[in-house]
Amino acid sequence: MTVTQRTNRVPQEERTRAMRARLLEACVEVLAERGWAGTSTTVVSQRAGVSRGAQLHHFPSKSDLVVAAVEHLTQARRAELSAAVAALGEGRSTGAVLRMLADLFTGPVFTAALELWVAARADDALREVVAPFERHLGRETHKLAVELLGADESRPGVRELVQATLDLVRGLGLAATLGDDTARRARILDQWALTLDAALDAAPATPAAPAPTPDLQES
Amino acid sequence: MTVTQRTNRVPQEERTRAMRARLLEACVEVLAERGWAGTSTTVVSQRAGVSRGAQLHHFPSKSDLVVAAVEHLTQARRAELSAAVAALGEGRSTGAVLRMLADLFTGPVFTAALELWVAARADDALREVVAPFERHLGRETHKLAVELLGADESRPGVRELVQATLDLVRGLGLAATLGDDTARRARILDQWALTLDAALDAAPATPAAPAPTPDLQES
DNA sequence: CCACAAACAGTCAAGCCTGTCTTTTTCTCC
DNA sequence: GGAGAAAAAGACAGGCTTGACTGTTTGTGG
Repeated sequence: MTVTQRTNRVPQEERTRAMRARLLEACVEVLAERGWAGTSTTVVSQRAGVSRGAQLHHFPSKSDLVVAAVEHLTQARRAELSAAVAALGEGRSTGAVLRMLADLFTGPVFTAALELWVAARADDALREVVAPFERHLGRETHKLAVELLGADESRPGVRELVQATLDLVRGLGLAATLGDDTARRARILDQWALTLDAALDAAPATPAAPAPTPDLQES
Repeated sequence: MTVTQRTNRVPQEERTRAMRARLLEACVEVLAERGWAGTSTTVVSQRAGVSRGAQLHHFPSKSDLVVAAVEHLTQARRAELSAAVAALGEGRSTGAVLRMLADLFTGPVFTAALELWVAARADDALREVVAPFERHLGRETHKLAVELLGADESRPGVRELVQATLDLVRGLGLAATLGDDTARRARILDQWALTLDAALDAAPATPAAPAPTPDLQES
């Protein structure tokens, strides 16, 4: 640890980390602003204020950059989620939790993730990278939602209702990308909160007759 | 009607229509298979079996092609919806309706629409075209869902529940693009069918206390 | 049958994107 | 301080995409 030099007080390992972070940050921003098709390496390097040469030094190919950006973005989403939970405090009404989730799924960070998500569908290599991260984060989010909503997953159907809630906010987030949905979304969430509350702590959602129609291919 | 010529039995107006249709069809297919970023005019013309010259004759710019494809795709979605409703027949259990909707929002036609949807977010011109069509189709789908579910929209909250259902299947459709969700989706839908039934025809979803938390910015 | 226009075919240039390469600067260790 | 490596900068080539442009075929009306 006895560092001899006094001219450079910043070890360049630190600077390297910072430059990589700037590039990843810029990549996410560009993704959110211009979409996947508009995210060229040139634009990202310009946005990051990094020369193209330096960029290609740290990320030899675009794939390397994107893969790292996926990881970075996942971390960002995790952090955002934690922050939002902390901001919730203790007044965790169902409505407040739902609004929090919906806010998360309407912000620029989700938007960037959405772009990657959709792009990954047609790109095998990208999908291999995105899918695992999304699975992990999805599980974490689910766990957190269960906790925040005070749901008892041992009851039949409760787990599915929480999943449905998360898929709903995903759908709402998607709908919000075209045009401003805020008012409509708020109404839907309010109603969903009522229904969810009733379904969660009232009856165990009619344990009898799990599948009324027998025409189902999947097991 | 007294057509004098006997050599050409197909008026080229018909052929023009057919060629345009082939191009639009190909555009939608490519959109679903390769995504927005992979949809180049060259690929579309090849896919349609149409020379690039002919393509540029019918659609002078890529924008012209895409705009027409949006319209075409909307029509296709409408047709698919009608067909699915017809296939449902009279046995319209809530579960069956939900499965039908989810199938629609998991198929290639929806996928193509999803690509356009997401691409439109970062492209002002495209958004201006996509948004109105989506609004119209959205309203039609909502109306149809209300009818199929036998929902009484005069009751408070019912409208929002139907909207939530559609947003939910949108979210499920999005989730299905990465990896195969079929089993999970089926479970979620089954549970939601139960909950929705209970919420729709049981109580009017607690008409008192519409918003338990007063900390709401939006009106 | 001819003239004219629409439909069709394909080439070409300009621009962008990616990734390789060379050169220059900066850091680090001896 | 100097040698060597890592980092940074930027030029360059190859490929792809778009749309303009020219030439060719086909259909239609006189």
